[in-house]
Amino acid sequence: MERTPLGITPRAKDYSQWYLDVLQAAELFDYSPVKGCMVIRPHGYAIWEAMQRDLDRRFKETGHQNAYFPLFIPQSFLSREAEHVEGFAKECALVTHHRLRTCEVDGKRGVEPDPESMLEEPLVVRPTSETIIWHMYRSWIDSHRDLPLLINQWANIVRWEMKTRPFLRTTEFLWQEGHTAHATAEEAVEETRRMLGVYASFASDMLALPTIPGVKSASERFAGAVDTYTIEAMMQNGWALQAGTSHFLGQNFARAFDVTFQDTDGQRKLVWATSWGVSTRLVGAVVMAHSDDVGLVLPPALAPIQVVIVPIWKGDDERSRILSYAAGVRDALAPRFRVRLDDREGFKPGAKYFEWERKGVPLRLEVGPRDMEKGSVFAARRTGGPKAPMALDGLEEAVAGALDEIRAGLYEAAVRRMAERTHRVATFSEFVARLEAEAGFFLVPWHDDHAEEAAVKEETRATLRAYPLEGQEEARGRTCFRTGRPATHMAIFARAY
RNA sequence: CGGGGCGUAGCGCAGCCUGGUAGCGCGCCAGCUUUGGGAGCUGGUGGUCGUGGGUUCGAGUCCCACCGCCCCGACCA
Repeated sequence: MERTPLGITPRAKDYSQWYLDVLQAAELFDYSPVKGCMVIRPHGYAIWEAMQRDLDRRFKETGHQNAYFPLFIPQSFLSREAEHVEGFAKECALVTHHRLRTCEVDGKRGVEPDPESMLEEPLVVRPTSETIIWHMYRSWIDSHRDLPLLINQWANIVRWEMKTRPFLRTTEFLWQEGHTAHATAEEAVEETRRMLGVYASFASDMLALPTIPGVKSASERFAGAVDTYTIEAMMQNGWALQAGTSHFLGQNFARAFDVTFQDTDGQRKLVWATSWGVSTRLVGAVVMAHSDDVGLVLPPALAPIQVVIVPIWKGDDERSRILSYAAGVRDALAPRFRVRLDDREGFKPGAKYFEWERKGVPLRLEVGPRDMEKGSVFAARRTGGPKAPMALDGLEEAVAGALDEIRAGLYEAAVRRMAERTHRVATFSEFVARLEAEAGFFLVPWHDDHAEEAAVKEETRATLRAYPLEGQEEARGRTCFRTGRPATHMAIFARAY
């Protein structure tokens, strides 16, 4: 495999390998001894923490509280909601014993489950928490005064996937799941859409990632939901990636777990539900959306290190003067930015540049004798463009401005890419002809039909990503790009992660 | 689970055909010299050659079995 000297396969050569190389080169993750699982390394976890901080603030601002529900769910809970079982049964991990005992394995000391410790009822490792949460909601909700109930939890979950990819799809992953209960359907739908909006603005502000909000077709819908909303993002290779989902659950879980409230009219009624989540998949999304052949590129808001200062000196005397000057620069920026002074010895400046570029630091300030004389620093952006001096006087504002521009540049590039690679086609043959060479979103008039949707997937490996919330009126009077029947929706089809 | 590939130092690999002292590059450690785009020299550290069995005076190399990983097809945020 051809690689750059950094050990990163170029995107054009092999996009999947490029992605894996960038993750490793930036030290975001490492392989785990358990197939399908991953270790999130400090530099990767810091990105997730930045996402958590910002999302958590947005959840609190919209009235939600955090709580924590158990990792283990009684097996019987999963069977309570018919669609839900159907959707998750095939990918659940089970705990069946609570004790090991020592034994002989090939003459060596080993361990095995103690048959005496078999659980009466196996425990499911949560693939999502609707069932255990709605079990609890039954006892917490009695009156309309208990509603709405707006709870979020940060947790890990396990879904036994066949094909995994670091961050984008792993057996265990980290996420947040919001679970809300409401007195009316209208209010629940409003909540579902509000949280989709929170995700969309989060993606735009923090990830510099434009997304298309939409509704999933029946076959892509969350198991147990009435409606599943999504924000779909586009990666650099034109593939779609679901960046967040929000579900209107109707009364399905309230019915399954018998959760009712007494309304103002004295009647007992089933409550209405939503759930919504984003996961560590977003770390992968950001990497795939913005990085390049040199390595990681991060929007400044997510960067564990936003500004790195690289000192340059000749000789011991100059070294100490430069280092103290550079420390001053660091101290001036530290209150407002995540800044690092790279004062390691034994590395030439160029080696440091490459390292921090690989790790996605948005802004590098080079500090050498010439800069010190002029009372400035020499600034280089990870996203390219000419290097330029920044005066110490007003440095904080200059850095803030540069970081804002970097975010804006990333966002604009992603918007442009999505616009250029969203194709409007009217016929299936045109779709097939262009899918391979012009991978992207294909916006088409579509007659909603489960079997036809499955057939398209089978024939083209492209899936129906969403019915975009915007622009549905375009479908009126048009015919389905595949069957020629009257179109019911405008749909986006794409290859997807 | 079907098809293909691969297991030798932290990483990338050679050695296997044709059995005979386990090697190379990078990294890592120490010292000296270096520092405006990947530093140089010197010295050093690091291995149950995936596991188990067999053949042999002798196995990384040959034979058998097993295990694991990666890629491609059956699930999904």
